[in-house]
Amino acid sequence: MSAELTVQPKPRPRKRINDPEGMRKKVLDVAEVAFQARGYHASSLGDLMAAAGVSGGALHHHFPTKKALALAVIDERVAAAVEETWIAPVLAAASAREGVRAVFEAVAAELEQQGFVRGCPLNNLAHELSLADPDFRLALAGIFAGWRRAISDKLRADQQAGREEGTDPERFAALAVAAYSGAMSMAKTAQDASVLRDCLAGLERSALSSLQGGLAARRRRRVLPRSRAL
Amino acid sequence: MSAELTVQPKPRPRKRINDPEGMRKKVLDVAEVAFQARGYHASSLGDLMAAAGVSGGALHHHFPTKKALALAVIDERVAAAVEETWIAPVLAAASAREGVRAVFEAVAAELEQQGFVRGCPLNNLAHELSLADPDFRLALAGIFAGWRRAISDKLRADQQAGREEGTDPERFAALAVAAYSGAMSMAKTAQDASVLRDCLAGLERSALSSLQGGLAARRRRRVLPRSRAL
DNA sequence: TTATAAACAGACCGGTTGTCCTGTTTTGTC
DNA sequence: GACAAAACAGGACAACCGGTCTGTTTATAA
Repeated sequence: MSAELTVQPKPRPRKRINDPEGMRKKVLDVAEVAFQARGYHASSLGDLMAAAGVSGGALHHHFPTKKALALAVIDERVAAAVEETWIAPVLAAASAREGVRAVFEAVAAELEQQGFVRGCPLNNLAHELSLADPDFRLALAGIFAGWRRAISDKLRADQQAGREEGTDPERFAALAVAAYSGAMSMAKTAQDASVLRDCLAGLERSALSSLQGGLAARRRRRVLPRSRAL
Repeated sequence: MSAELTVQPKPRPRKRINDPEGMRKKVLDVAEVAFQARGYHASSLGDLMAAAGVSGGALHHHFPTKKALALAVIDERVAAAVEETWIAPVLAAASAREGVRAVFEAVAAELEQQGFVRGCPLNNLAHELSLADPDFRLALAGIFAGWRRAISDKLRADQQAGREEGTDPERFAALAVAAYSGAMSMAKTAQDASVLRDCLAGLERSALSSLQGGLAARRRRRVLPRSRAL
């Protein structure tokens, strides 16, 4: 029963290690999840501090305001999620159409096995914050634009290879992004991912199939690395 | 300069008239606008009371909680907006495809002349509230379901008339609703309604045109009665 | 008229929110 | 080792939120 017990999990205010990058990452991790699951306004900084195990001073040091934190989540996490879930797979696909189809299927499969639909991170925040603040809106609009452009660029590349000559790249990209966003919106509200497959089928039977050999090469590639898209 | 001036706008606490229905409507009017423009969590009851010119007691008398108010907005206003903007025009159209096209064009035209995109009321609330509360989610999911069913029923009627035999009604409806929802999401974020026309064109060139005579009968009917769809 | 409930007014309260502020500790630099 | 800046801790605070409460006025029915 001496004065100091060193094995106690909590009463160990011995040393402290400054890890600014790690702490910043921890906060962003928690904020990313909370903003998507509960939304921006419904997530209090107190909740985030508790969930991340971070003091108010530390939080304020890295993110002076809640808005700054949200902007960081948008710029670093939401944009990365779109990149990882959509842009990279589309670029890696054999064609724009095939890429869109692969992402739809991958996300649908992921949601079905997961049994819970949290919705698209970008759309979730876009709806809540687009009209609330111009900075939010511009940041989110930029991600949408990059998303669409990746698809339209891919289709243009297809066209320069002699394929897809009858398709307008901008319109194709807009429809793909819109169909996905809207399908995720319905899937989230109904808590049922099947609407994603409905939309994909509706697209394939008409918009997405057209010339190509139907459902050729339906390799179920693993497009999503982890449980990221949600 | 006598004691009482009867023309003063405010100092007239003479009489009061109980108008429960009118007061309830006034609150719903304000709440509908505020929930769409700023969202549920960002709209305080104090704001709504001030905007509607209603006392706290009156508000609480008609809507015991904020949730009850939001539920009323969803059931009575959002559902009505979908009915007015989508369901009625589709039912009145010559065919499901024609109805979908007409609504897309009408909303796009309205947004362009209005110069500001507030987004789809249903999708706005769906994103913010679907995961927040089961009651919210169910109410919103029901509206989505009715929306889709109106379109699929219309297409089934077309099929019984010998048209559209190669189209799956459920998939067609899902794609139409998803494309519209997603397009409105992008239009709101970009504050630019042109994406609606992009999506419609993408659908028409492939999904929506198929057999029919292209852009036949492009009468620019006035589908939206007033500035409702936003 | 009178009683009875509905409709409304407005103050009040506990809890929460985001932010700021004052310290303390760690880290990098000369 | 001295020193300044960065990193972090934790409390304080004013504003605000949603809900409740009491009281008054109006409508309804007996």
